[in-house]
Amino acid sequence: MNDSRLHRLLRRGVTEIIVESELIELLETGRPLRLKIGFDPSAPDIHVGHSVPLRKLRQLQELGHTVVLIVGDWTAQIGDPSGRSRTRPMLTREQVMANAETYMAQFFKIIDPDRTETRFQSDWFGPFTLSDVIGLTSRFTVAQFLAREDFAKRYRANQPIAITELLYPLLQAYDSIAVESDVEFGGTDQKFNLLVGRDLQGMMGQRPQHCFITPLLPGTDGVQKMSKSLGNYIGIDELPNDVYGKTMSLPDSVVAAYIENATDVPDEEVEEMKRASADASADRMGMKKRLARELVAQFHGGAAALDAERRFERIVQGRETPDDLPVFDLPPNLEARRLSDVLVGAGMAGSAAEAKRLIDQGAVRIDDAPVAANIPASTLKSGAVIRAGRRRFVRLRGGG
RNA sequence: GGAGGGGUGGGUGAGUGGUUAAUACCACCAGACUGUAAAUCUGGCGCCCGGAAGGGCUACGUAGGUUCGAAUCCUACCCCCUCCA
Repeated sequence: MNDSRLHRLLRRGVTEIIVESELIELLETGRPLRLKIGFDPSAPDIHVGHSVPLRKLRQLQELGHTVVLIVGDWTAQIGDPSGRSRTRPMLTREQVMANAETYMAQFFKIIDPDRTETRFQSDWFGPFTLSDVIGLTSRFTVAQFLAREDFAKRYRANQPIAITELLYPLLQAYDSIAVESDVEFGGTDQKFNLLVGRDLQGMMGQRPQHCFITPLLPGTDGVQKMSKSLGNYIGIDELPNDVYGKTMSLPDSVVAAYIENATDVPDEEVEEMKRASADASADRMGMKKRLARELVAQFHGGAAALDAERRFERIVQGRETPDDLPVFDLPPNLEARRLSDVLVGAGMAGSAAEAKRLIDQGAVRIDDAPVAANIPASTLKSGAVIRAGRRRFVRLRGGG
């Protein structure tokens, strides 16, 4: 492997590698490595934030290494301690399988299934006994676990830490034993867990895994990390127009980080864009459009990316009416109804009060003409286009 | 086992008898602006009736009670947290 390729592989989209020098040596031996990554089957959607480590896995697969995907059907019951969530209800076998299927359909959009081994935690935790649990827990101390920033913070703030949460890193660590992991992948919030796996392997006579730690991307709010529960994510399974649009709604300040960590835009261009993003006169919108295209292309192909861009330029920038409008059939006895009723019926407003608010705020247009009042529905004509705000459209049909 | 603190709108979190559909912030929606769904500024942000003015209903863990009137007081219950053991 040449130096620039190695550099790209181990630096871009990477926060830290423990231990980097040893991992490089290992890579140079040419031995196929077992690359571990886990997922929690209670939250089966993959977003652009997850794609950062997955893209690294893909790059390593291309060098002949094997991905070991762990389905965390036991840890899912505990809940990820790095989140706010607590112990969760036990998932049934059927739920786990259904979620795993959903997850893998997305996972294999990035990862090569032919170089992937999928393992379920229940394979080894199913037969676990209490003495196995005690044996595992006896290897660590409370103080060691309280060193984890997340736990330490909550402990200081007098916030609860469930005992099962302390078990989470242990189970994850034991997974590394079970699959004989060489390298484990995770975001910066996973550092502690990855290290416990490394330690445990050493204690149990395995070669300690290396930890491949990737950055967490901010979500579409530009502040908090991308996550499904915060609703600030761009899912890799979303429709092209949504991926494009959500990307365009990113604050300009995070665009460079996305391009660096979640796309294959060449390094030189990335450096240039980083410089430009500090410059108010630079073409920031152009940068963001580039990012949006790159993301759509990754998940839906280049043609879809161009389509999404054209649509965005027409509908959002040009404020044109899209041609693929949903159709709404006007209900009978329009004489008794008003525009607000139609907005609710067409799903453009959640309640009559909201519909009236939209009208009052000047957000509603009929055939591009602003509507000043909650006019009677009998004045609405079949074929007319109602627009509410920037993104809600409907074409009327029937009635009269 | 003992002591104390707390449960408010999507989230955080004010509010201790009427002026509170409930401060503030976040999120969200809309408008303006920018040929970005960014940033910024402005407004909105429970539901129903009404063209509007306005009116009504529901809501502060649950169930009762006191009162002309309760998120605010009382009783019981449920749930959560901290500390001591």
